[in-house]
Amino acid sequence: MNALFKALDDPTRRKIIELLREKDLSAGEIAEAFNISKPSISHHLELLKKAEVVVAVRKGQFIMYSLNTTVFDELAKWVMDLLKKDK
Amino acid sequence: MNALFKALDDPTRRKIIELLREKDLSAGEIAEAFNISKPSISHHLELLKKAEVVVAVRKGQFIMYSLNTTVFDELAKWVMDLLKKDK
DNA sequence: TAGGTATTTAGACAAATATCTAAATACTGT
DNA sequence: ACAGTATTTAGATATTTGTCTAAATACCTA
Repeated sequence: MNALFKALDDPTRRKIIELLREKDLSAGEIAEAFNISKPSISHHLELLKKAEVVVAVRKGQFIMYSLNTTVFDELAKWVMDLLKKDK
Repeated sequence: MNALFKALDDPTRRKIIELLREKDLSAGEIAEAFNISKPSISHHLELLKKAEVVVAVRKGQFIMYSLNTTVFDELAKWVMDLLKKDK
């Protein structure tokens, strides 16, 4: 969970997540959505990967990124537990 | 949401949240749960307050902290939207 | 109002983070 | 095997963050 919360604590990474919610994208396509250098985006993708928020698969010349929503199930559970009225 | 994600990106602050889930506590009581100086805890509480995760009310000599779960509703919504299958 | 307890503010410092440019790696097609 | 495209790795730098100690503020009680 630590890595997940770290991954979510950045507007760029949250925007990447929202982009990937629409459809899978290559690293280059993701980078085009930002005014940030490709290496920086690559770094953000690395953190998202470490947190298991995204999965990277090479497709020939490209590396395609997609969301792994599994990890959000855990987050949803964490939040729901907090919201439960009875201790 | 930015402040909320920042607030959640720290193990100490997440533990504070879980302590406050059990019952309201004074700043001192919270500090006792950690091997961290009181000023540091005070700083964490400040961030949690900024994120509207906690509410502070002075009760005489003490300042009592309690959770404001409202902000987690928003987070739950954010997570649920991500998990929605369609689009 | 003086002394004690609770908490925060101020200021310093080390570690972590986001960003950049330059270079390295991996693949494609001729 | 070479030239081009896609992406990451390396190394540097400025900013942010978590922590500390010392001092300030706020309240209580005698």
